Amino acid sequence: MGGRQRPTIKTVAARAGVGRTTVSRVINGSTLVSDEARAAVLAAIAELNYVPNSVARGLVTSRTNSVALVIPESESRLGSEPYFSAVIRGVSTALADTRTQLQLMLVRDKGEQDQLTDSVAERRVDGVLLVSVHERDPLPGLLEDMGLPTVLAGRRSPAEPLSHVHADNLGGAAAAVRHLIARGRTEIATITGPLDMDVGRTRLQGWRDALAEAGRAADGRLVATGDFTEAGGERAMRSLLEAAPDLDAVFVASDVMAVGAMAELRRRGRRVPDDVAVVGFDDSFFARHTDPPLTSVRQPTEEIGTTIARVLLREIADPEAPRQHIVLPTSLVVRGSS
Amino acid sequence: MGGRQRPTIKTVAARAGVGRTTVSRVINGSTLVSDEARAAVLAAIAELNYVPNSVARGLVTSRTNSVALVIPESESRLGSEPYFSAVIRGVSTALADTRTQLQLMLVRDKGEQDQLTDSVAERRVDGVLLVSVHERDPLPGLLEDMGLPTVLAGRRSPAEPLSHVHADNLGGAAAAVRHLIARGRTEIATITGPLDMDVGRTRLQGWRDALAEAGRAADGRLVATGDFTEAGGERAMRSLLEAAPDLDAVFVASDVMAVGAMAELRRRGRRVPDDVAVVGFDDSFFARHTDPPLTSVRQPTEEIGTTIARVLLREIADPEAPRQHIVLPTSLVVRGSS
DNA sequence: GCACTTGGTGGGAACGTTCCCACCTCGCCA
DNA sequence: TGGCGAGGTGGGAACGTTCCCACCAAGTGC
Repeated sequence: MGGRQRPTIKTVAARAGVGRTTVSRVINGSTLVSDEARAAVLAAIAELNYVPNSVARGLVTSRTNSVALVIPESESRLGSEPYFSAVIRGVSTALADTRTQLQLMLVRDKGEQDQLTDSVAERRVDGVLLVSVHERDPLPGLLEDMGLPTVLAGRRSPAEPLSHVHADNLGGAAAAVRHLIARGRTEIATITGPLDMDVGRTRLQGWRDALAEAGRAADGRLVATGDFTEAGGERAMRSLLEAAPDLDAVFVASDVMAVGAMAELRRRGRRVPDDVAVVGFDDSFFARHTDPPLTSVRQPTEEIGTTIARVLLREIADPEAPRQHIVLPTSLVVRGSS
Repeated sequence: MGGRQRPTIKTVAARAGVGRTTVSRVINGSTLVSDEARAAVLAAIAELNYVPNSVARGLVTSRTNSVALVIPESESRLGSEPYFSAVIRGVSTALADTRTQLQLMLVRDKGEQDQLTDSVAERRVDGVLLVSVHERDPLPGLLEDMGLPTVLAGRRSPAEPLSHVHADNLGGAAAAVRHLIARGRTEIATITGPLDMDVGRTRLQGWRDALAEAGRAADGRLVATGDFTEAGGERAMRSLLEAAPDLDAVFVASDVMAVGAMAELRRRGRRVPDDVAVVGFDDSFFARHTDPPLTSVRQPTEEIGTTIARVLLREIADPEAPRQHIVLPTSLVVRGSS
């Protein structure tokens, strides 16, 4: 029992004693339906437990009511990197109200990327959200060419033509460095993110700006490049200590790298914050629990998620709408490490 | 330029000088096609840059090649709880090979749950993965009634009829407690997960079993219930310290709660591990970075993800296949906290 | 030389919607 | 009384596939 055949719009029409079109109108909220007809249809729908088949609808409307969220897993950080989880949560929140489905695509390598563009070409999504884009990422361009609404969390460069949303990386980084200066630190190093990413370059620029502001030179010995991983943070810290043994502070472009850096400092016998002050970026939930608790630049990660989703929905609804560029504020959360 | 009209199977057929059906056969890898016809079709596909419309295909095959992964966000833990991220990663890995799309659904409240069952009824997914199920969760039963292939990470009870995959919670918990006993601890408390979840009850039972094994009584004063959150861990630790001030060890059913518990212990002036040894569960990536580093029961979270996905794919392919029940091994990772 | 298989092929129908258009029935105005 | 707009309605066509079936040609066995 139970199963039977799923009712279709025809079944409902027959039951309600009206035509297919009228049922469709009721479902889609058209006003051109008499009250009696509407009531009859609604009753039939309830009795039959009818749910419209969205695949059939999608075929004729060529809308799927779903969007893709693409996360590069090559940077294998979902899991150790709370940033992505928070973005996912934000996106999901913004989508929940609109009955739009979320397709999650973790892209590992080249092959999967092809699969991704295929899957987009197959018309399985109405739009795409891209997280963590690199400067020479081919994907945003491809999507743009396909005419598919696309919104980025982050940007390829300051000249990004696509709609995008990101935190105030420049201001956040500068605030971190100003804080270190105010604490009396004199040799302030930095561990950057990947320099083929705008976020990496911009946070580095923030470090430079704050130093310049204070009339200090940005010494090349004080810069090491990381890759947003813990191991990368350790490596970068090691090379900084070699190049500039007298450093007394580090601004690290992510909390995960900061954790690696602190581990390396401990290994080398440097105390945090006594010998070396450390400031991270992200204000991940674990920043409160490191030893010592990590000072960090807070960025509204979840809000980045809700915002890209909303911008995308808007762009899907009106493809002619002008591209948007939204910057969200950061704030410094001071803890024991600085 | 560029855009034009998307080619359909008809366009391809015309270009290749064959019928629609032959094109379809080539696409779907049927052997009943002559080599010439196949070559012509393949050439036409390449020239026209044709990609089949999966929505149209889905309408006739009533398959969508996508599965839903449902995560209760009411327990708002994606983000602070790496478990979910790892499961997502595993699921995505297993799905990547099969061109199956992943629909992520974070379910907050009752309303969204209705939306979920609707969206399933709308035939938007071929199967469902459920994570973190509670004893009286209505969802698994609903899905079962709808005849939709469903696989759980975890289970509602030991008698779970649906296919499910989980870690050896009983053995893992017992190993943790045995370890504490071996360390000479005598008053071993536990902070449990929610007791309306099998995972909560089973880890508690593991604690009991190990104590019984050692000829010790499982004193009710030594049990406090948590909710898998950090704040819950703090609360539980506080009530344990009140009820049993002489405790010298705690087995905590999750790392996140263990972090809370350790914070509370520090606040009360108890040293870890000198005064109180702490063991967590999950071996989250941050366990290495707590102060002191946290001893924890490792569970193969990502593998749980790949496994539920594989079981689900199997069940979609063959709905008559017997339900599976898979238990994955755990192991104890000893660090400074015990 | 005839029936009978077997590999290969293509057209019609179906999947369950929405959209376009034609139509019907009012009430209103000249 | 006749024309006309407007509210309400329903049937046909279309969306782009796959599946069923009919068909055709070239063998194969008697």
